[in-house]
Amino acid sequence: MVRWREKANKFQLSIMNRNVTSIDVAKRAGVSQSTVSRVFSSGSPNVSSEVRERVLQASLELGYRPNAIARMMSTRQTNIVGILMATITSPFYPYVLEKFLKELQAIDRQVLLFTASENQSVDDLLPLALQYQVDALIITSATLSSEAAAATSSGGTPVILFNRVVSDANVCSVCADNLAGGRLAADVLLDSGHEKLAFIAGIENTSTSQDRERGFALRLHERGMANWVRRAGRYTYESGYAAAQSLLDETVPPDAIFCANDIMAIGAIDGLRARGVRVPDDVSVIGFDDIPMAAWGAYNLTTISQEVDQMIQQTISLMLERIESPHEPCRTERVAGKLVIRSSVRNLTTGKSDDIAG
Amino acid sequence: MVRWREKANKFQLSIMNRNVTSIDVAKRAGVSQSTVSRVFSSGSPNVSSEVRERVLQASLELGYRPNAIARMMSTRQTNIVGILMATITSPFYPYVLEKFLKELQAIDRQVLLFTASENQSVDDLLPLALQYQVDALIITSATLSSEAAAATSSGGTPVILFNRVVSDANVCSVCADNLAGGRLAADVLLDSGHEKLAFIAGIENTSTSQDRERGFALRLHERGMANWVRRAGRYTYESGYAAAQSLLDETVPPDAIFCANDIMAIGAIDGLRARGVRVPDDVSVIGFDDIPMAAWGAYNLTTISQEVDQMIQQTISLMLERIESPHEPCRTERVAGKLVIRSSVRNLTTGKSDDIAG
DNA sequence: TTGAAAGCGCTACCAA
DNA sequence: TTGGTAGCGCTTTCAA
Repeated sequence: MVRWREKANKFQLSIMNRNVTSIDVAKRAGVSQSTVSRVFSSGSPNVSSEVRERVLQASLELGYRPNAIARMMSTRQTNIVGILMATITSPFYPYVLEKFLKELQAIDRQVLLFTASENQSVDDLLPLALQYQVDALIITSATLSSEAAAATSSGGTPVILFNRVVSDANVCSVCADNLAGGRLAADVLLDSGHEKLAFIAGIENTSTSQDRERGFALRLHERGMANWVRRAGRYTYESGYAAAQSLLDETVPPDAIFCANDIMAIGAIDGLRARGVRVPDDVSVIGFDDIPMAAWGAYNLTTISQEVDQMIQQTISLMLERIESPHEPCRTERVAGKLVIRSSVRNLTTGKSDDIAG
Repeated sequence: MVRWREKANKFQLSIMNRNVTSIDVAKRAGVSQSTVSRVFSSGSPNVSSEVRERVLQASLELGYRPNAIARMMSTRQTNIVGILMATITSPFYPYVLEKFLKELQAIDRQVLLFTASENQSVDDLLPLALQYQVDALIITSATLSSEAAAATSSGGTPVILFNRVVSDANVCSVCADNLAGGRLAADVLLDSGHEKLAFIAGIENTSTSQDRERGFALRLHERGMANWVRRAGRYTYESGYAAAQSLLDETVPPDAIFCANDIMAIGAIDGLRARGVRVPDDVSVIGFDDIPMAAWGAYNLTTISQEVDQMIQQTISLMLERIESPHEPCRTERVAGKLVIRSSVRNLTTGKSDDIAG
């Protein structure tokens, strides 16, 4: 008796004990295991309130929580979404990740997160992620070969690319309208009277950088501006810094630089200033993304936003759609960005330019 | 025959099909299901190479991969680590997360990531994470009540706090030596001849900010400096910006500010500059963390680093230890930071100061 | 409204 | 070296 009391007390302490199963609860509550399961199943099915109470009480005493793994096993549904992200540290992505997590948690999906190391391609990570029977896979800041994408999709797990596109009918994607964004940058720079333009690219084989450049180039061509220059960057501060300085060595240095993302634009500004070049008085700089740092007082970067919240919403809808009906034809959704005017492009400033966050 | 070939080809295409089980493979290879399991089990146990070949071939043809959920079910081991992170977007944490992922993936652990929304305390997230039978839980940038921590630990799942401490013998933690860091900041500022010091705190109930302030205050006291001022921030750029400006309204404004993290220090610098105050000529600023942005040309922030890589290594060792022997007594490990000298503190600059932005 | 029993896809033990 | 078989902890029929 005393022994039993001690035991009970001990159990009270442990809010959750991973070794307690529904059978233990059933015994203690004097009901069948099926009944315990019913009490904890989502639809709250037919269980008399008297029995439910007893089961809940027993669960509390024992520190019982249903084993999610076992539940997955019998429902053949994990409610887990895999997210595959290569560079979390690139300032645009932490926000994306946080937002995805919140939205997914809100619809009772958990997130299994994978990241690709340098020596490991995303293609290799795919089979791994798939072994966990994820309901869907969201791939972000990583390039997937179209073969791998197709193979995966045909295996029955929906794959959605975020901010990347791949030319395969079996892979959905949501991304910013990078082509339009590139055109917009060209117009902004030309309209404000710049005459020698430059572009600093991101990693060359990313669709994002390619499309931004293509839109930019196309629009410049349309408006009769042929001689612009380019440099290759790697989406990093340092590469933007170096590329901007190298641009200064042109026979006729540019008077405006369009960077494939904000972080390179910020690097570019610092690179230019380190050489005594004023921004925007001597050289204008425009970025892409509108990360928080773009609003920092030292930069006040004029840029083209990515409407992240909207993009994420659409990604999740698309995902849910494809979980429902995996064999519908795929589509790519493009979300238009907006021009965010701060003060790194001259002759463009709207009113007072202390657009400082805070 | 032709039919068969077609089928085989089709199967070759599907790199992975989630509906194929080991029984299907067994049938096709003409072996028992146990044998298939053996071929895919980690220890590569006794299977003749002839049979192994046949099984592998069949698996390839069918697009088979072992179901990780089922494996967890029978081994009663998930190899999943839960990471609980409140603010991924705070610039220090993306790097932490990426590093954790890489290290954990390297030892064949997957990561289930949870984030706490504003309306959701970490304590509420705990039972959820635990349902997934994670091998361990790493809690970062979030404050856990000691009751919840204790309850969880006693439930059998090791909990390790990263960069937070809680006064409970059942919870391990790894964090920077914030006390020593605070002292160091005091010494640096005093040694370089500053006379009116200020501190901008982070979120008040975080051990991180408390310890940094305590170390700072203690050291100032030891060196006979009593009249320093403080402001409360929220670890954000905006709060640093505002706090610094408010500090300017003191009857005797400070000539040096110690900020509880880098992002507030950067905000502070911009806030000061926006008021025409020069850094470091008029006011010196020192931060804590050494995030990448601290090295950006516009700020060149002198700061105290957190040795993240080392902290993560230790967290993982500690975790592995506790997975092995969950009932060993807990400990808190503190990792000393280093002074990183750039040019936001005067009379301290080593080498050339290319602090340009104004 | 409740209970019994058959799986979910794997691992691991025991026999052969 | 292989195959048979008993679980892992749950959900979900089907009967009572």
